[in-house]
Amino acid sequence: VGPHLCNAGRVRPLTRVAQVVPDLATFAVDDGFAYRIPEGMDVSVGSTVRIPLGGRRVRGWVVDVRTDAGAARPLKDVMGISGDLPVFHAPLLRTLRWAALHYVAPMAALLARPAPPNLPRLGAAAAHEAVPATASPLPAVTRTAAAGGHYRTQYLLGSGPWEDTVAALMGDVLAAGRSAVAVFATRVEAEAAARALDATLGGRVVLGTSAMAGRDLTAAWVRAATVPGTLVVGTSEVAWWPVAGLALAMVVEEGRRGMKGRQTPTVHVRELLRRRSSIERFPLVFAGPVPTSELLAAGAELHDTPGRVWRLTEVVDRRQEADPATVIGERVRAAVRHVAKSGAAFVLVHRHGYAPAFRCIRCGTLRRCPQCEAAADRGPSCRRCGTPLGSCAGCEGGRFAPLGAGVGRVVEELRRSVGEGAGGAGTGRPIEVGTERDLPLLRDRDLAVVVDADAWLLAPHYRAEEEALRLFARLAGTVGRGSGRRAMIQTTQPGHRVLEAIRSGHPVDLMQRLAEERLAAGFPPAGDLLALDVAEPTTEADNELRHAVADVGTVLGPAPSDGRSRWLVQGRDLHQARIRLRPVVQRWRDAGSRVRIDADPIDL
DNA sequence: AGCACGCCGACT
DNA sequence: GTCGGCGTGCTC
Repeated sequence: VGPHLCNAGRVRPLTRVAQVVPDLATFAVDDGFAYRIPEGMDVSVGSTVRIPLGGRRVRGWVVDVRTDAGAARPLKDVMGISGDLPVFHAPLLRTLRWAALHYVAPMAALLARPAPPNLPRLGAAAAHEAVPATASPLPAVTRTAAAGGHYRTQYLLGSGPWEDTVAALMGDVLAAGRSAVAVFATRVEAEAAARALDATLGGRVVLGTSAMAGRDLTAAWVRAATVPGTLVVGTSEVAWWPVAGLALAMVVEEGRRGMKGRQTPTVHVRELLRRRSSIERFPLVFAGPVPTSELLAAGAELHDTPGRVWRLTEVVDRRQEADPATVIGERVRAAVRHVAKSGAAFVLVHRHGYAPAFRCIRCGTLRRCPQCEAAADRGPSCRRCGTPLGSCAGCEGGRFAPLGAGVGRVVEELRRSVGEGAGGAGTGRPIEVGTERDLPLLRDRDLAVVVDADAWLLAPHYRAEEEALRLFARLAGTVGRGSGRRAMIQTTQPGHRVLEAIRSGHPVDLMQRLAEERLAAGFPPAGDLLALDVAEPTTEADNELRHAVADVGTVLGPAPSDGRSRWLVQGRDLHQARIRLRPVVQRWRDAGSRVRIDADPIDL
């Protein structure tokens, strides 16, 4: 028997009503619809339900439960609950609402994110073993988290491996019966960390990565959602999970590509967890060698190390070396020869497709856009603003070559010095040549080499210097402790401020300068940026876009990018633009255009 | 998303 | 007079 209200002798039934957002990728159902909850059905915020909608049955998410006296019109009934557990809770819902607005995505696209791949089913409860006592690198943070409090966002500077830091930071939190999350940029790093942590924190570690089978991932999710005192280790998806008793979150290397979704909604783990941390009131700790300017702008408290953040790095001026036709200069070749006898080296080369810079084959001038100064590829127009590029600004030449050499060429050249001692990444040779893809898990090298730093220093986007600093620091971080071990970076610009920072072993001074320059230029994080990538746009699209954001943002474009049109919306604060874009984007999609919206794009 | 509805042409 | 093609718009 449900709740009743006595009113002047008559009994008027109160209806329990659920507000449900259908699982439809459209802005039109963002507010959800009201359904009657039948007697005895246990519905709460976050419940996955079946609802009748427009003559069929669809999945939906409960975003509110209330009691109504006599509805204006008779409501349809919730048909049933799917799964044994709600997939989000009220505070997490607040973060999801923020994300729907910020990333200009339908609510349903966000509501689906915290849920496991299969419907959650309750199984046998897991028992926890005792946690060994640990000394936290941030004792105040650990103490506060263990007590369920909130703390200012922290950044731990260092080069990893991070397993011991995670264990030391989280141990007392788990011992206090609360849970924690640690997010890594790639699957292999998360797996390695989970393995290492499981040894010290016996049985409390739960792994969650996109590479796992649906049933395993669902089982991990259920444990995280039901058993407090669990440490959840994984890739970006675990940042969405409704972890039971969540009291502390950590993100390792938030500047890496894997931290941001590629498809709409292009959510960044850093921003997602910053929101969750402030709404759900738990401390948030970042770690890595180089914080992003976004994180600095957000006011994270930095913890520098007394020594160098990464190992000793030597910058080699390629212009001083004898033979300009070779890719590896004499100094690096000598170091490689030495290591090949009894050590292990990694040689980092640039890879095509990763926004390389191009220079004129005849005179060597770097190709830049005459309009916006962005470095350009060999195509006919600017990737950033669409301006036609034409021939070389220095000599009118028309042929351009990418900076940097591929893996094959570098291996070939190294073999002339060390024979079979050199090979591609994963071949197990003493000298391995690879790209950024091969860096995860690489550690304890005797030598690490950047073949051509210029390829990154001159990359065609506004974050080039920051990204170069982060990459070189990561590479130097793969060098193990011990005398004689070092990183070497070849360049034609040895005085470049990024390389000076790399030499110094500390990132903070340069990062602060870069953040100030962004502020002056109005680029993120100082300004707000949205990229719209539209396949088969309607002829009216440009007009509609400009009209919609006329007084709240500046529109650049459209620039063609492989068959699609790309607009940039720029402004100090695009909150209004985001709201106004929703119906516009819906119209485009209804008309058959495929629209990808990238909020806070990082590759421009 | 997917279903109803409505407008229009084709066929009984 | 009825059936079914697909373009629009709405879904508690």
